[in-house]
Amino acid sequence: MDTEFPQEVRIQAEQLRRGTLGVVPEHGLEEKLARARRTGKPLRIKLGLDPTAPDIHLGFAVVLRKLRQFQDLGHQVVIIIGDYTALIGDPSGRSATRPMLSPEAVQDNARTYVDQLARILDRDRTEVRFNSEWLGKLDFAQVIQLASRMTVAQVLQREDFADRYARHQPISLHELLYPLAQAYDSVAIEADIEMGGQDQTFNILAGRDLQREMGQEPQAALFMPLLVGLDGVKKMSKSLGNYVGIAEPPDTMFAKLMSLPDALMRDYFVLCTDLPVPEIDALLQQAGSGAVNPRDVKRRLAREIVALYHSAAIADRADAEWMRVHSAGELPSEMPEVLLTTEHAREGNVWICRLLVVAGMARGTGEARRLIEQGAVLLNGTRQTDVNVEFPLHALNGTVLQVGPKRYARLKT
RNA sequence: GGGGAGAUUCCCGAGUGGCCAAAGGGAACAGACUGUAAAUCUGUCGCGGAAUGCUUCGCAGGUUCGAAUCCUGCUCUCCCCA
Repeated sequence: MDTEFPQEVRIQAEQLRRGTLGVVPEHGLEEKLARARRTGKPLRIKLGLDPTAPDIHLGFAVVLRKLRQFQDLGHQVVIIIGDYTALIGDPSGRSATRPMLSPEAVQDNARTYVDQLARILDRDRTEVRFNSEWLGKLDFAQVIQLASRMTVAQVLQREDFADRYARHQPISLHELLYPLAQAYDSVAIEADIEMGGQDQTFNILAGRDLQREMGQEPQAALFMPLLVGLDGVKKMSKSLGNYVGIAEPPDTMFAKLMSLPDALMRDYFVLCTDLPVPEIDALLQQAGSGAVNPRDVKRRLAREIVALYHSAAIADRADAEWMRVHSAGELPSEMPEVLLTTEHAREGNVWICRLLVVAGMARGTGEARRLIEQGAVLLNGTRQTDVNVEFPLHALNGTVLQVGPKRYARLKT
């Protein structure tokens, strides 16, 4: 079967398959690559973006990195900013209706997106389109025409709709149009391959159907797994707070990655680094057998990732800093400064609970009080146990406030 | 259009006149342990310079010494029938 395709194509397809969940149809990748090679026409790889949350994190980078691979093979990436579909709000992966966005917010987010995309993609091989360009031109009759090509039963097959329906949660009628709109995007840009997370399965397959209906060669679908977030349970997302942003400072990235559950190391290695798979498996094997401290394998992982978005030298520095702080128990070399003024003092003294609130370590003095009672608060390394202590304002200058295992601040007066 | 069910603190979910700032679980936070992983144990988890204090149980009124719980109207959701 494989021998139908030239060796070069088979090798490329093999590389592109790394980390993917699968391709529809099975040999779609090979077919498209072979055709591009034959005709000399680069493939058009589609990725649709929902301009709601413009922060790119490692989970999203998984898909972008895959696109970059295509670009490095000479293909064209078409990013679709779903400014029009954002009026609907993609129901994918949601258990609740999404709020609609204002046009201004969509524009803002789109701009931010494009800037960040440049960190991973090759600008020369990236085309950015807004789907209002074609969706906005459809009139009601055309929408009806399109909608007639899909049945309610098909749409309700979608896991998130089915789930919400089963749980008696509301589904607005307009949400049902979302897959149709996204499918039409594929027709509009004549996509050869559409990339997406597994939560996009239905939408992407709908694109194939619609393309076929409209006389185009159906796109192949390439599915990427959703990267599990730092909590080890849910998909990485900004709103869940379990993410690592690709633009975050190296020390933050490193520390976040070190808190990753062991079980996720392989996924992160495969999806977020360029390390060859056999090498990854060798590392994990060593960690598993006890030959190497798993912590050090995780450090390797963190270094690889930080190096991708910063540099190898910066990654090494972040590693050293992390070891210094977490292994040797020393203070971080940099910590946020908190300025205390007479405003925070009473008769020249600062109440310790007030201090925590000013430093942003507690939401209110009630919470501060609890943290102290639980022994979480250290001032210059000394555990504070008295909820009522006050310190003279000037005496606090230069002291280090630590709350819990990872929050530090240097006080200034 | 008709009939029925429901809206509780971040989430799920108990609570049907006082013992309710509201059970239980999850998440989160903190402590112990550790490789700042996982697992486990413990504690906290509306606000609060803490008080027999204040503000919460979809929204607005009302009954009552007293309401998350009863009544009226409103908003929203789900189910069944058409």
